[in-house]
Amino acid sequence: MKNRHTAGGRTCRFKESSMPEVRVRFPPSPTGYLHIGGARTALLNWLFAKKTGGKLILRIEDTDEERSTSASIDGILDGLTWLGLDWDEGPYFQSEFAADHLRAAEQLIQSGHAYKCFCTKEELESKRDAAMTAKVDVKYDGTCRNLSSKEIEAREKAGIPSVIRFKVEKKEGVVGYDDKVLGRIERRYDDIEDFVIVRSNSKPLYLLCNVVDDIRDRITHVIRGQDHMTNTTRQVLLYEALGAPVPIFAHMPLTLDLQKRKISKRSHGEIVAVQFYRDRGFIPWALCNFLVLLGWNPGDDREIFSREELIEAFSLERIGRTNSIFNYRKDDPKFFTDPKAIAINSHYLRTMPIAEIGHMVKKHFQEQRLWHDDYDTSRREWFLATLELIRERFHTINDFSAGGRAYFADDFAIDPQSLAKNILKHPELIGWFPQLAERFSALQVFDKESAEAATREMAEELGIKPGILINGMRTLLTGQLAGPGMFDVLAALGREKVATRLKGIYRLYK
RNA sequence: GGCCCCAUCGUCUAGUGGCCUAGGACGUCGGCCUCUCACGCCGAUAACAGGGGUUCGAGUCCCCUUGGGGUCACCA
Repeated sequence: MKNRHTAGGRTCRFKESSMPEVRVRFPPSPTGYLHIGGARTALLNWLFAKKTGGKLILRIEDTDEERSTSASIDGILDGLTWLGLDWDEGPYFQSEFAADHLRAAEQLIQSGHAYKCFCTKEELESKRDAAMTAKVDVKYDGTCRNLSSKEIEAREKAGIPSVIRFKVEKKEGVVGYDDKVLGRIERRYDDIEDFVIVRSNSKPLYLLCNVVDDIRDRITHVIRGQDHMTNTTRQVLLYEALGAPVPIFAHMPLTLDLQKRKISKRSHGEIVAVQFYRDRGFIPWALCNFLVLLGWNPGDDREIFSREELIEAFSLERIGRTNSIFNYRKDDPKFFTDPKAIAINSHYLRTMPIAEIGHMVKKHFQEQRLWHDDYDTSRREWFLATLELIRERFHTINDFSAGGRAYFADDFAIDPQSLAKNILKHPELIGWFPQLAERFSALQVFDKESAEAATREMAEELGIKPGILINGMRTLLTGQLAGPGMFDVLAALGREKVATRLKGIYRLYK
């Protein structure tokens, strides 16, 4: 670990005490959905803002018009909102500040930090291809770097289009910055080519826009992925040429797939979109909790954090340096996403206050047309008690309408394995269950204890193991092979429903 | 190929020279519990990429090799 904790260097020009308010930003480009990598970036920025009492600015980098539709912007906003990551300013739209970007480019030309370049795209591409195949460094050769004003004028008169390039000083030495997670990062001036900052159609490029916007938004800390590292050295040059203070950078490690490829919707599908997790019944905070653990840890053994705990524990210095792997196997029959993500979600599912679970289930049930308004009023107690009863073996909110369907509706499916094992193997049940229903009906009160007593009594009279009756009921009444203690289930279902279903046993043999 | 970054169990990770015969979590496999399954609890499995240094002592510092990743656009 080198220089990791050194505060020196040009990136730190403020004393702690006079440190201005922390301002961080999340600048997604509109892609129609929030990528989990983006969500993780947003989360760390959000945490840092909360931790320091600073501000999080949301800025949509929409300078690529093609993909900047309002729907694709909403996709990003929806994802952030669902995760509970709120922002203090914005969303700002980069496209609205084109004048700022161009003014900055003009300023750079005036100050001799940039120049017009008339090389054509085709020329450059062929040079680049040649360099690539020759396996030598691919850099702009500086053809237009020292054009005289006369030469420039002549070309402009001739109508030759030009781009604006940043003029990297030809000198020995390095540009560098002190990265909060990586330590001192340096790159030789000589290794940096004169990069384009404005296109020939006068549209400014990301490298410039990003810096100009960050200066205007008074961003103090840039927390982003390591894939931006080569941008950073060039951007430091831009800050300096523009006479602006350089923010503090923190480059977080990337998240890759099992083959160590970048995860993308193109190659991995919906699994990379935050929306997928919402649709699959994830608890928003559980996803955040999982995501933050990819490349960060508190330094002790804790892994589950409330919001407040995470904010308290968070620090840039504890962000790791190694890329992590999103442990997901396509078509895994057991885990539809990273097993740890599911484990964390399950943990929240069984430990959160039941009323909060109830709230999420309500939303889900409304979508599934399983909701009844009296679950909020007269049957609220029953509703929550039932959720409490069944949540322990569930992994997502969606499980309440799938495996838990029998508690809330009659159109539940019977698990074939369960059917074979607990029902078809014991054809006598076709006679026994209606009889058991009668016994239940005759009970003074129908509750866990009385139902158990009646069941065991009958089993004893028949000379069979109680399990035959119990497991048969589990299949018939819940459709499941496994579940909560059966007498709790009976109580939750209620006498009528139990009796009706027991009498309908014959249907399973057809 | 140039430049930059990285390297501990299958996965997420702890580890800042002696507390490491390397800890935790997820997963996996056993066991207890039990009407089933789960939870819970108990136990097991499994890692310092390789080679040189430095040091009394190295997972921890240095160098090399290997491996992986990022990036090299008039995308963001």
